[in-house]
Amino acid sequence: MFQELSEQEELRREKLTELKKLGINPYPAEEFKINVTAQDIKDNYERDKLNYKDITLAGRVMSVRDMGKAAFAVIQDSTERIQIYVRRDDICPGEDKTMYDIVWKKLIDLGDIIGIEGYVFTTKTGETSIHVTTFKLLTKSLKPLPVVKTDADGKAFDEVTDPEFRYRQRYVDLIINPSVKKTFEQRTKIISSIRNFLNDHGALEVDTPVLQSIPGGAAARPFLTHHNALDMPLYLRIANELYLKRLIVGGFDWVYEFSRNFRNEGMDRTHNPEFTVLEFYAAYRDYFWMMNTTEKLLEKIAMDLHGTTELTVGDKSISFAPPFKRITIMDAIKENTGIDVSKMDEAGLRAVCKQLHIEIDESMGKAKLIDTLFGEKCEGNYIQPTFITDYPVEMSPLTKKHRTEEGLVERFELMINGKEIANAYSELNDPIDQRERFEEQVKLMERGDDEAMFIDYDFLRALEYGMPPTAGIGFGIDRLCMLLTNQPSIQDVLLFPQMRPERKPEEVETQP
RNA sequence: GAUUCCGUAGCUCAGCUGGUAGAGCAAUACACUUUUAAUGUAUGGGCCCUGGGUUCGAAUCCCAGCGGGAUCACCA
Repeated sequence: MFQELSEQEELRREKLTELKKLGINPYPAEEFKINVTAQDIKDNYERDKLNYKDITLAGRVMSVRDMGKAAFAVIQDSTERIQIYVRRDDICPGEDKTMYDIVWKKLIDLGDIIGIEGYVFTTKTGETSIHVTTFKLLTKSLKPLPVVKTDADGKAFDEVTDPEFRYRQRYVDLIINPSVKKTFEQRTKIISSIRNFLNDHGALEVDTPVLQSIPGGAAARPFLTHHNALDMPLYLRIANELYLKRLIVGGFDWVYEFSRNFRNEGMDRTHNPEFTVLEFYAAYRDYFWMMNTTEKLLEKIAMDLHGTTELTVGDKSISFAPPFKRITIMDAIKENTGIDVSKMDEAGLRAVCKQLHIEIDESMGKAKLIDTLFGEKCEGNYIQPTFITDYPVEMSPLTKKHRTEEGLVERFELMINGKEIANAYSELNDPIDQRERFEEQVKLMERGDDEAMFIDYDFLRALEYGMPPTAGIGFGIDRLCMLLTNQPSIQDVLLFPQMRPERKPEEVETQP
């Protein structure tokens, strides 16, 4: 393989050779036992100085300040950055100064990973540091790391902000931008918090198929693939809803899954082709119970993550303290436009949309018009967590009809910061009604609605055996993470967001 | 998919109405045994995203690609 090397890359390869000549393996195999982390030292040293006499620690060299016969460097382990102090006469007590003069000063570069032994002390400028007695190269780095310097106030210089660089080489982004790492640690914390909540309440985590022959449970364009042995098309799932409901039929009372879903649609600040949704379904519950449960869950996540329910997102303050506002979609439209559309037919709704300068087209039915009206004029106004309830039946083909309101269903969407975070309903468990709803979807499809759903006959068969009354919900985990970690783009809460390849596929080397 | 902005050294960026490339950091060499955006002196480093075109001459102007961001459309 031909690789064009920069001057600095050539040089590091030469250093590799020099190290080997000195009998130093730049990629040693043996375990390097650490007994402390940088975070631990920073948190506890001042209070408990005695415990930091014989420490071993490993990390990446992030900066070096060479002072001749001594040097300060900063190394970064998985937890933090800490300053180390390397003095020639301590590293090399005898006559042979090779380890300091050659190995440390000439052959160790920024980005190399080293293991150190030493003791903790405080410098005369007051910085907690490690006085190194011996060090060992653990991994030689062959590519120069972008250098970001930070001053005493935490102000960063030459910070790497280029999104393309950061997303394509996330490993570098994680090394040089500590806040990025923190965001992903928070993401994991959010997911554990949810998992703990559900497990503590007796829910069962399950796995259902990602490869499906009928992409059901949502209205979206799927990815298509092919199974060779079966010689049949398969779709990557757009949702797992219908499988989780089959499990409720099977006798589980509360199941959940963090479902990686795939939709073959546009990408932008809030959409990635693969994304994560938490869905859960609880038997013998309804959507009111689900609203109460959602409030408790979000309160817990906020507390676990930030220790408070009062969050700042962008320039807004958002409170996750229950109860959240609850309002029907019709009242929400009335609240935001002053127009009562609850009794209107399709023609009336069309007139209202025109009056409010909302773009509509002929394929839109009554429900779609209401949805559009809400999306255009209301959605963005609900900054504080708000349950929007009782949607028109036509746009909710898997939802139980409202217990009292004709033409509506028992559904809610949770809006936070003007965006939909969760979608939930009392699940439709009447198999005859469900069959009719699917058939309605087919008619919509024929009318030109390309988002209409496929019919899943096996799912209908399951419902015919009897599914208890059930409440279900889907949370957009990526968007929830954006909200709770205050990130404006979905790419900043996905470790490896989808990107076009850097090179054309035919230029990428393939395995023989 | 549409519109728009961007692509120059390892990184962050200058580079004028066209005259063949610059800074800071990083690197290399030397000095310096408690510095902290360490400092001082010297040195090297470029397919200026790619391909066409205009021109005596293109990083610069024009066209077409490729990649990215933002806005819009679709969607969660």
